[in-house]
Amino acid sequence: MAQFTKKAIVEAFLELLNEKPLDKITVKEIVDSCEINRNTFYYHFEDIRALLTFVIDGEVERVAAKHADVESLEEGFIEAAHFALSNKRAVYHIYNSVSREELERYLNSIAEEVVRRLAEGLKVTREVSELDRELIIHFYKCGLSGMVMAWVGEGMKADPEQMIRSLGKLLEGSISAAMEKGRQRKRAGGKTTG
Amino acid sequence: MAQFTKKAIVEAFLELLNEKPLDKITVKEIVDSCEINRNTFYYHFEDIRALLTFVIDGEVERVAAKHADVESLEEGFIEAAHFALSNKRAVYHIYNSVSREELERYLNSIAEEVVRRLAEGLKVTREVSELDRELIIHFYKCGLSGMVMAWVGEGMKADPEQMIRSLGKLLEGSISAAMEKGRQRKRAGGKTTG
DNA sequence: GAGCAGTGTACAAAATCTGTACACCGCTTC
DNA sequence: GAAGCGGTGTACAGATTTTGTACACTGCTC
Repeated sequence: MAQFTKKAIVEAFLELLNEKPLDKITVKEIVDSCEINRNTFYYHFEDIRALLTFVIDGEVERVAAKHADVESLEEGFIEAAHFALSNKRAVYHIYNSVSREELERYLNSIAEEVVRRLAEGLKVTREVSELDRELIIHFYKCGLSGMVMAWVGEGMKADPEQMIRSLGKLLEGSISAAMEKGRQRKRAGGKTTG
Repeated sequence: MAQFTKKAIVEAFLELLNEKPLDKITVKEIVDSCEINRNTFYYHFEDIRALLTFVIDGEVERVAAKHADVESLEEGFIEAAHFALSNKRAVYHIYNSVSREELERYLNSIAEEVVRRLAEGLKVTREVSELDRELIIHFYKCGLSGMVMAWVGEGMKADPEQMIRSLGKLLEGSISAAMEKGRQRKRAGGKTTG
């Protein structure tokens, strides 16, 4: 497909997002900074909000893909921390100009994908019921995105490396516990798939 | 104009040039690595050699532009050294698979542009005759590219920073001398422009 | 000599990008 | 409060770019 222009728009947008909040960014600026016609922008995106959605979905995919073949939760979340750090200003500017719902949607998608793939990677799927797995994923997803929301809200002061390292360890323990619980239920004759 | 595809081809090419010599790189590889149709490559370039030429000319422009507003020869050449370092493998792979003429053309273009712009920047143009200026530029151009040829040929062992720092000092001295010579000739009644 | 992987070319169709034009909105300024 | 300004969003025709398909050719290998 080779949509280089679309990529260029996204890059220019992220670039601008590093400089200023979302609501100060105009289509004209984006279009000027990658030297394309304004209509070309509208050919690819309905408006700036559509672009934001696209970027968010893209980032979700990018981050999640990084974790697809990861060895441990800890390692996975440290990777995620690196991502957050590298996009610090952009995340901050989105946070400050977009509704909380929008940011939560962003963080939830990332968290969901990451947790889901990690869960698969750790083969938890075979050890707990489908229902339990969904609940666990949901719990971690909300926990993770909530934590990040708080972290951004407090000006990203805490060291994300350390923060997420701790969380990673915690999650690893929890998942082990869930697995153990799953095994116990299996021994007791419970159904393992929904 | 927004020729993002062309840029992508160039980038993929430089990427591959960091991995392997020019004559091991196929159009197919380039095309695959940026996920475009093979015909799209031929739409932009006649063949790989045309791509190389384009890349060389582009690099020349890029490097030269960096030196357009430079304060001293020394500073300019240290910039050039950084460039050489950052493209070390690519230059090496070109060196090892392309004719000496091709590499010399590359180095000569860069050297010529750099020296010419530096000469202008230093306002030498007003102090020596047009003929002298061309000769001086030619001399430095050959000296610089010859030096780099030798350096690459010897496996890029010497530290280019140091090497070029010395050369820069030497050149600065020479140009000062040429300027002085120009002034003397002017005083003696010689023509200053050809 | 057949099979394979790559090159280079041709052409039509599809996708993308641009120029131009218009209606609309919010803001400033006279 | 009307005019001017800068930005948005839409429409459409035409230009440019990209793709798919096909074919002839080369060099290599088995």
